[in-house]
Amino acid sequence: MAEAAPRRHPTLDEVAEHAGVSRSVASRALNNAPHVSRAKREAVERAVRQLGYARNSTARALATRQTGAAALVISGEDPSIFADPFFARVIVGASAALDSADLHLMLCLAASDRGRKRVEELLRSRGADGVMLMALREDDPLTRMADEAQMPVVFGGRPVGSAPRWYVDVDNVGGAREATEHLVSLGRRRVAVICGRLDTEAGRARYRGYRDAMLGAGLDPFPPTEGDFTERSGAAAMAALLAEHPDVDGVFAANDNMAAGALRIVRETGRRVPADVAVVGFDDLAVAQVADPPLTTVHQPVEALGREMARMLVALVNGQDPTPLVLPTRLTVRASA
Amino acid sequence: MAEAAPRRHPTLDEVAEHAGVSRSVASRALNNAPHVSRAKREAVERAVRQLGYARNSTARALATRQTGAAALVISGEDPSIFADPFFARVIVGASAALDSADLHLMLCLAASDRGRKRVEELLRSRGADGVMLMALREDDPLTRMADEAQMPVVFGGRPVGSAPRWYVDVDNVGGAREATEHLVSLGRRRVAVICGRLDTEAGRARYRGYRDAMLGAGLDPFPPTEGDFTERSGAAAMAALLAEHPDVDGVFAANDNMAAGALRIVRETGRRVPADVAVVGFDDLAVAQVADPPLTTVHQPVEALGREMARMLVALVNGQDPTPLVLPTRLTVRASA
DNA sequence: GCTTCCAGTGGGAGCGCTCCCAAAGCGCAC
DNA sequence: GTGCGCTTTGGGAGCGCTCCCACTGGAAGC
Repeated sequence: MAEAAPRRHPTLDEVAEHAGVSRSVASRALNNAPHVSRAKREAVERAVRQLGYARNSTARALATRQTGAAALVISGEDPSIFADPFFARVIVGASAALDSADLHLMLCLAASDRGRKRVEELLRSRGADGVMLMALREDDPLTRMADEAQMPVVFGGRPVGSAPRWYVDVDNVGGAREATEHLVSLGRRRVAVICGRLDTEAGRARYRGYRDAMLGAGLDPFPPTEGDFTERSGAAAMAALLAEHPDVDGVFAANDNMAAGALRIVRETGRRVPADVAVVGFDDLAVAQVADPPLTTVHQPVEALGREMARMLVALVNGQDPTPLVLPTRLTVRASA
Repeated sequence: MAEAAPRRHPTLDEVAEHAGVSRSVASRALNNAPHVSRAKREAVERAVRQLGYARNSTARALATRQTGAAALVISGEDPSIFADPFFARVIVGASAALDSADLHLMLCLAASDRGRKRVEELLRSRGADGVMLMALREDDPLTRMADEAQMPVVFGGRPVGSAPRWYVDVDNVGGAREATEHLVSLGRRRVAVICGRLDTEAGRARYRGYRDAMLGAGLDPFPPTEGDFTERSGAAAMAALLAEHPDVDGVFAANDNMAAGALRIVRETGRRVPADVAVVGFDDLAVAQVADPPLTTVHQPVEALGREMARMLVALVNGQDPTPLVLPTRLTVRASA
């Protein structure tokens, strides 16, 4: 009865011997496969308990050619990109979906040459059953690696200038358009834009959405003022904007972090939000609610993004052929606009 | 010359044959091991290139009994705990350290029974070479799993009521004491506290630090008002506090999220920060700088925490016996106190 | 009575790598 | 010429699992 902690891990052979059955039967019993009599099944279960057996996942992986793991690769020039709580939410969603498919999550921050090299090694050496790829920039070396990867690849957000076979994205254009239209509907006429990085598809798509809405309303779109999705860059962009166009009365920022930075600058220059300048963000992360005033923003289903990526990957691993997905966004109106 | 994409992955045997050497020599050449002549080494390299060979990491893992991966397990009752940007920073640090040891990172969000079961399975089936464990609560089932794990375990923060053999922690008591002393030095006398969860060691230690400082200054410590480290819970705690003690003139919150919530309530009840109520947080994450007013807070070296955990784990995997580590904290004074 | 079928069983051949060890090759001192 | 010690080489035995396949025996069908 006592589950003695074994010095060395018992193998399936030892379990089989202890239970008085063959290795095949023991294996089948362990995997809940058919063709095992009730008696032997119970004998195996008993032996497992008594020996404290736990199957060696590596050996199993070698025999089945399945690692039981999926990788989430987040690209970027430096690791701080990952500090964006956006990714944490994606991971929560992905993790849940992988859990129910019994896959482990490997997280790869491909933010240095070394990191990218290790991702490549992982892909080539089949250290995972599939990959989810995020935050690719223009000419990202990971794009090539993905092409050559001998395993399923799902993109989170589309890479710049190419439509991969499998991806999950959010409706960036539609969200940005709706945000801008909201500002216009509030009577704002000099609506500026703080873009995200224009070497990412999300950055470009959100600018397109803004531009479409402005043109649609018969207004002049501002040229892009580019930030890098950080609070600091949003503040800098807002400062530059106000210096050149002191009469701006509305701003669409391509994410909440930058919107928060913009808010700070608007306040610091003595203007009121939303009375003097109305601000809309994008993401609807925690910062939007904490901001002062709380941020009107485009809600995107971040956890669902992660979940759907993982689901799509699981489908691929199981030999299915899922179709790409674009998740809807939704304007959430708070005090800032 | 052409690196034809192989339908089936070539094996080391095929590489060896193609290079006209034995499998052993090919293996040695690939691993940069000695006892390989220059000529054969080059022949192997050529064959690798021509066949587009990539070693199968699973087979290697089976033979070497090393998976090449380390797991980071984050415990919690529900997955949203992971949304705290704190963990993202830990991961950035850990990931960098693991990268230089050529270990992959497996991320496990053990927030459900299913998740915990899978962690247990991972530990027992040797799906990783070692584990880092974080955010354990009192009587956390993961504590037992860690005891029984047949692999190195490093704790991030100490678990409640026990000192594991290997851990990395931050000086929670010292930081909280310094924060409280700062409030006292500003002339505040009715300094309340918004605790973190008291079933975590960090929550308890920070309350102890607060208490020590109050008693040391000859002041009456408040009893704990408990939050759960979220903005919302900080707001609720602050509201409760002000209802019962309208004359509070200082608050130490056990993390920045809760401090931000407190700030919001203080503002909403028409009080000024810091004039009427001074507020100090703990963590020094991004939210501290974005808060209005910017938060005086206890800075803790979050990325270093992750990095040192990973380093300690690498040392353990390599058969060394590192010593536990407590990282220093430092008060960062901004506008809120 | 015979064949037919199928659940149940165990042997054996992998999966693709590492690493031990015996053997071969070779220079050099005696 | 012999012996010693070194590097280099390749064969083979694992690592611990899955899965194919051949075999058994009892129930069902004729």
